[in-house]
Amino acid sequence: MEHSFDPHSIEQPLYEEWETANYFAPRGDGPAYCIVIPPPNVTGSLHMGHAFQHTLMDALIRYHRMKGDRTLWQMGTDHAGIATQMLVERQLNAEGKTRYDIGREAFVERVWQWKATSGDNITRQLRRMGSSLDWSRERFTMDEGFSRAVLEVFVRLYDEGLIYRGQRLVNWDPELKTAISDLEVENSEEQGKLWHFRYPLLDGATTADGHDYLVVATTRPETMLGDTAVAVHPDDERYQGLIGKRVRLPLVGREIPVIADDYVDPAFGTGCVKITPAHDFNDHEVGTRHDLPLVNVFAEDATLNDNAPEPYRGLDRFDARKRVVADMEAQGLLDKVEDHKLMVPRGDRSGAVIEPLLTAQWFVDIEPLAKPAIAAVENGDVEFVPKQYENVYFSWMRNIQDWCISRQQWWGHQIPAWYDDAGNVYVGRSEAEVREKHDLGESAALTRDPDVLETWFSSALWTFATLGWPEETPELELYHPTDVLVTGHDIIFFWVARMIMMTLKFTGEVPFRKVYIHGLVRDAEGQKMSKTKGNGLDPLDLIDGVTLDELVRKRTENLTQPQMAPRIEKQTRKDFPEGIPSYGTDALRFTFCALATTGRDVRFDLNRIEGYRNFCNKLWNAARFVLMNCREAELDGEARFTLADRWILSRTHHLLAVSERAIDTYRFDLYAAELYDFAWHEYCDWYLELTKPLLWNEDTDPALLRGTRRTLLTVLEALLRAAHPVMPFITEAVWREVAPLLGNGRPTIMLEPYPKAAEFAADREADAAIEWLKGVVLGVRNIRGEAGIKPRQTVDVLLQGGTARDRELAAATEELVKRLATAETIGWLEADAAPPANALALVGDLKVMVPLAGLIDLDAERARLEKEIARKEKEVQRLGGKLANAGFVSKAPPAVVETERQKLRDAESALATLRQQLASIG
RNA sequence: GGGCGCGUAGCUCAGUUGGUUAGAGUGCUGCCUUCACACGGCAGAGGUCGCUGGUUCGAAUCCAGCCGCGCCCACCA
Repeated sequence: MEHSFDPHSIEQPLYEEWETANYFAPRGDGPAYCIVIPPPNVTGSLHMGHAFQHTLMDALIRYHRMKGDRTLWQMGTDHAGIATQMLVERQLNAEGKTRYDIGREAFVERVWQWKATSGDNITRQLRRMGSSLDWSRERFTMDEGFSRAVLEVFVRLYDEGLIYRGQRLVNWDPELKTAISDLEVENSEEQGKLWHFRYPLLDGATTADGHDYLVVATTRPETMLGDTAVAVHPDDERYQGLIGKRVRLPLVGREIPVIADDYVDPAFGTGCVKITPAHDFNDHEVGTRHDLPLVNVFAEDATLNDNAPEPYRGLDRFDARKRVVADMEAQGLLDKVEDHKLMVPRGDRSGAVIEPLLTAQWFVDIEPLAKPAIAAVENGDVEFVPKQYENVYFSWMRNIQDWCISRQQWWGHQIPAWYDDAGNVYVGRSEAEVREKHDLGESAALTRDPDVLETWFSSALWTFATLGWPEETPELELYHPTDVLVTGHDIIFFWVARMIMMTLKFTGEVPFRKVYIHGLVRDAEGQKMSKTKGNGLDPLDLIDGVTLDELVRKRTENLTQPQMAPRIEKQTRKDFPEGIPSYGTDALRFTFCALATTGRDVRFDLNRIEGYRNFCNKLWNAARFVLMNCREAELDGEARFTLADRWILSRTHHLLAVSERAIDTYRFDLYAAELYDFAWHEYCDWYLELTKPLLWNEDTDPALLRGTRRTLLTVLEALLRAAHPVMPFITEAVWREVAPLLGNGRPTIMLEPYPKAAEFAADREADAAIEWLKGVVLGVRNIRGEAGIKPRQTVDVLLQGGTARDRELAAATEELVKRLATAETIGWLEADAAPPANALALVGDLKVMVPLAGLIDLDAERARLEKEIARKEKEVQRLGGKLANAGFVSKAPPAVVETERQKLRDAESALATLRQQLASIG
């Protein structure tokens, strides 16, 4: 083995070997265990969120595979309608063309080509993460079978009346020229203005304060061209006389009524609201209640259409706004302008300001689907981890709105609806089916609906359609419902809720029994990672390393806001002056596990991954030590085990019990911490050190040597298996060296059983003995460290006092203590003997002394003792106070009180000894 | 406006059902290039657990209020 761990030399060959050998496929006849991958965008690339998510999923998958479950990690990718279409359109634009120039068919063909050339990017990257996905079963949301499932679902829902087409006010993205769903609208607070306009009253009417006009306030002046009423609150005294009167809409000239509606808040602005039913969701409702006409003044791209007066036609909405304000002002109708903060709706993909627009769209009547989906979580068929996300789910589901599923896009599943010349709509699995079902002759002209379904409509079918639905496949029978969905809280509504609804509807089963919600990955400052901010990290750069210049290049190229580049470059050079070193996949995965605390966002800190890279190296070197001490050795034959052997076996029992519980409860952080602590601070720091005196002593009993060597190997081998789910590569590489020495010739750790705590004996006696030994060793080391005794300078140790048990343990561990404390001799003093001048440590009642003999600086020793005495005094004081409290003694459980009493006695005794010691050295 | 989460060592985070001296990693200080590992070893310093009050024999932990930060939902022009 190499001197230090080099992830590059092992990772890719091992992965290729696993994949070629088909180890990722389900096997055996154990209980089924299945996770479906949240399908990444087929043309996307791996980001930190993926890397995090896949680490957790792969850990679960590998763990269950090792436990003998028939384990399937279902692979697949998503066509990501809008995102992918935008990308390809941008490429076209770069060539000076638009999608309309080349037409629908050619455009879709081009997207398929793009998928063919770049679709393996993400899958290649997933392999680099070590993800043990079953590639042989890979699916795509637009593959033939999946598309059939989508079609089937649409047709069945339509036939049941749960999908309908309607003319509705929807969220319209004027840049992408498509409808989007409520969820795809992001509201952000922005600084705007509130314009106050005067609308002249007709028929000589006047307001209570004598004006011949009403003042309305608006944040969207341009929409006034579509106003069809002015509303006031029915109880508003100021306007009682005006309800039912009319005003003349300026610039347009239309006469519109003054109406009364509860919607108006009399305390806001003037208490008068202009009503534009075609361009505002609230106004639309008001309009419906009052039977107002709808005047739509916007075209699809949000320029003004012919319903607007001539001067405004063709203007962009923001230009129209300026023009309207200017014209109003010119006519003396601009009352005033105020600064005003408002929530601006923007499309989550385009960033364009969303326009409520009246169009014909397809909707899912969602409430009938939502009800059983709510019940499934209420009754525990689906459980969220952490639990509080269930409230998020419930609150959305209980107020759910009909779902707009049609998109005016080309890349996606085209809606299976056809129209005849009369505008009648026919829905079916194909044009032929439609013709047959509705008895339409060959000659009847049918036109297919040009729209596609939004991506989440198809991904909602993910768990069951990937397993073969609508066919009744064996996979569906075996693996569905899947066991757990691992995903981020940002897509609970988009995806999780819709999967639960659709899956219950079409399979009668929940899609998964558990939903593990992980946090979002943020940068070290807690900022969301984004291309725009230039603060993103590429998981592959953490694995392989990247130079500073390369990192700057990646962060600043193809920016949507190129003006940000200098700032991003500056920050990057500051944050990563040396670029990023290569940490390897195992270190990255270990970091994600260690940071995966429940439901909390992850701040990705380079210091953490560096620490875990070091951990990998530690493990690697521990293995080197074990191998070089066991390889040539005879292991068969009688074996005897030392206290140290029994202790590390006992600690292994503890490790396995704790880590298994941690994984089973999705506490990946505790799992990682337990592995780390055991491997480094128990196995390496103590056990390996404890074996050295035996291994390197030619006189050691061969049976003891065999016991030690077997224990070294057995524990290491179990540790490797225990750690394999989180760090697959290094454990595999090392395991292949270690396992053969134990007579295990099988090819891969991946398919070995996960180690069980029961296979290692808990041993309280050995635990106590080694704890005692640690106490003595640490006592001497503390003296040495504080006194500045050089590491290679040996000391003599004298023991005094203590119990018979102390004597036994001292005898049993003498050689070990000598080595670990760098002691030349260990001797005993009778209880009444006067010790030489010494530095003192206490282990219970046992005095551990290092004779000064010119070694130790008296001042340093005095300082050390004073520190220790101060500490004990504080303890005595605290415990004394506690026990002097009558309430504590009478009300606390007797066992607790007794423990505290014992602690006080110990502390007092130690304090006395230490004080005496201080006095003795003057 | 409603809901949720967070605030513990310089930094990133653990801390089960209230009960040893509140822990880890990283960073920091001192010593050590000893035969697994300097991506290392040994020793050490470092915290009023956001604030205030309450419950309790006992609170980082439970309750209330407040302060600060973040997120989600919501139709106020």
